[in-house]
Order: sequence, then C-alpha cells, then structure tokens
Amino acid sequence: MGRSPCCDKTGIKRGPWTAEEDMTLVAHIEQHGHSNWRALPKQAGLLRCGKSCRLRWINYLRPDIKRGNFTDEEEDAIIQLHAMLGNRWSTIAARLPGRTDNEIKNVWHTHLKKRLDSSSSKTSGQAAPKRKAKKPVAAASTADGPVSMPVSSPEQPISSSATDYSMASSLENTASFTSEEFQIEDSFWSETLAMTVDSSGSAMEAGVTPNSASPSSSNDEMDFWVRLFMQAGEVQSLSQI
DNA sequence: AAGGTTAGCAACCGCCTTTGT
DNA sequence: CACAAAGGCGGTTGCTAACCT
Repeated sequence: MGRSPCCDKTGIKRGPWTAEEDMTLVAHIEQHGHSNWRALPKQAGLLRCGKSCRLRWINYLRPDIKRGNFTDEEEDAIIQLHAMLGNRWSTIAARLPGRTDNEIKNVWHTHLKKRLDSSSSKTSGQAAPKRKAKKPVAAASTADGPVSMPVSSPEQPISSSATDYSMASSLENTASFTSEEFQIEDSFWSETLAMTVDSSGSAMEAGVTPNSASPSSSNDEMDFWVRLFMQAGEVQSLSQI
C-alpha cells in the first residue's frame, strides 16, 4: 500500500527541543490531550513533526518519567527481560515503570551489553565506566542556549501541573501513577526478578501485572509467552547469565 | 593546556501494525 | 475487503561532554 511520509518536512524544525517548545507541547497536551499526534503540532503552534512531538512527550516530557541513573535492580531486570524478550524494548519498558523504551535501549547499548560481554569473557571486575557520573539531565542545548527544564530530574521530580497525572511523592521508594491505575511498591523489583525464576506467576496474580501499567493489549500476549518460557524452564537457564 | 578519542543520550528514520472509512 | 492514515517500535545517527594522552 502507499505510504505517505510521516510529515511534510518543509518548514519542519528538527534537532534538539528548546524549553519553549517543551512548554508549548506540555501545555497543549495538558489542555487538549494527544488524541492526534499529526494534528497536534499545528494545533499547538509547533514547527515539529507529529512523530517528533510524540517522541519528545513519551521519552522526556511525560510526567511519569523517572529520570536519573538506573538502579542495579533495574539493570538486572533489563538483563533478565532482554534474555527473555530480546530487543522488545517497549515490552521491557512496560515492566519498568517510569522508564522509556528509548532509555532502556540506550542503557542496554551503552552499559549492559558491555557488562554482559565483560562478565561473560572474564568474570573479574566490572567494565569500568569511563565516566564518573551521568551528565545533568538538561534538555537540548541549542542555539538558544542550554535550557532548564520544567520537567523531571533526579533531584527534582516532576511536579508538573499535568491534570491527568500525579507524580510519586518519592521516586526512590514508590511510584504511583493514579492515571495509570497502578502502584509500584518496593516489592516490585523483588517480584519482578522473582518472577523470572518462579514459574507460578504469582507476581502477576498479585496485581503487579504490567497490564495494569500499560493499556497495551500486546502485553497480554507477551505475558503469555513469558509464562510459557518460564514454565518451559527456559528462564531458569537464562537467569544464570 | 590542547587535541583526540570515547561514551552517553536525544532525536530521527523507516518499517510494521492497528484502526478507520 | 481494500486502502489510507496514524500510531508505535526498533535501529541508527549525530551531537555533546567527559576522559585520555
């Protein structure tokens, strides 16, 4: 079938987002939602492609994004989920609340892959990171100069005035997203990890189902396969990585 | 101190899937 | 049922900052 280009690229701005663009996008979505990404930039007065707006929102501006370094638990979860699911980043992301597929993908390619490589080739020590700390999360630095974001940062969780979301009071311990109708307790990680070695699937039955975290129906299917793998005992061997 | 190299991450691209007509 | 539009996903790229020599 014919495929129209994602958008007309003439007059479309590309590259890093400015703070003004971010604020415009956030304000528009807070007011009108994002029922139609392609129409959104025009409605909001943004010179951006609808896809770009969506990506920016999903990966950066969404109020329930958890930013900052990944914890060991999160990294372990990614490794195990990747062993089960492969490069299905969105599915993996659905099991890591507050993390985006893009972020997980980046972490995988920059940290975890190396970590696995080094641990498989040689178990001595870890892949020494060349950098000491992640650079502060700032939005793009553009011709407009570095911008300070009205959005999340590890030190300053989002307290956006988004009407549909309520951020967790503490990102370290608990994340609760009322609009998403789920809560993540401290036990999430232990359950997530235990899930991979416990074929009973009790974690899911306990209400920590990813389905409640994501409306995506594809998770149903994925859960099926995860369970199937677990029951087949494949996970046990994979988890020994 | 300067230049080169590497790592990290945001953003883009193109394809596939889903939904609407 | 066929087609088109829109959404979503994974791979890749390009820029920036940190590190090394």
